[in-house]
Amino acid sequence: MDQIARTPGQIGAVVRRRRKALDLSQDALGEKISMRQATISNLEAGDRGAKLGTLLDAMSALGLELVIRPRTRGRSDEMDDLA
Amino acid sequence: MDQIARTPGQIGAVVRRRRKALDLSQDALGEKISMRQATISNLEAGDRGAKLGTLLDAMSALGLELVIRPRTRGRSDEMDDLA
DNA sequence: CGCAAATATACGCTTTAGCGTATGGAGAAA
DNA sequence: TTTCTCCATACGCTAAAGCGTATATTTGCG
Repeated sequence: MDQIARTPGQIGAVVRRRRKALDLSQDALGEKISMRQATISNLEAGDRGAKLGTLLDAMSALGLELVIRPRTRGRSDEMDDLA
Repeated sequence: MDQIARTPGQIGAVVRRRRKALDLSQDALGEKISMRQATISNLEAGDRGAKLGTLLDAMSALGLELVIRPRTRGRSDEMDDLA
């Protein structure tokens, strides 16, 4: 389901879960996006320094998409500032 | 609303829109997260090489959160592999 | 138009991701 | 135990983000 991720660690965890669900090894995923197994490992480990491109490539290969939304959810009377 | 972002450019655009909605300058946002105005500029420009940490810090300061979900939406006959 | 604020860009520097390559360790199956 | 797959980690290297600082350039307002 939808996974909220506020930290690199959470992002890495989502990527890893998805990869496993697709039954792919880090090596196999790496090959899909022309990156080293070590790079995938690093991304899944939640490195703050990982590059945006790395994440997006991995997500794309895993059939994931990224959604950005205001942090306030559920209550509707506080979404006041997004023009 | 929820913004799907599949490219660094789209991510940067969302960040920029939100920042403007909050009436912040790149400089002001940069100060909040201890980063240079130029770094914010780069992030908003959609640099694939921007770091995950940079994005997350900016999003946090802007009251944004990131959601990761399977790419397939709407159609139900292809959500086969997410255990 | 003229000016000020905001944003893009530049230079030299430091730090580090990702590269190729290689290995060590954990876990599973024979 | 041996073997095999998978993942974490290591070393030297290259490319580039982000830094401080500074300056173009663009944008908006009077």
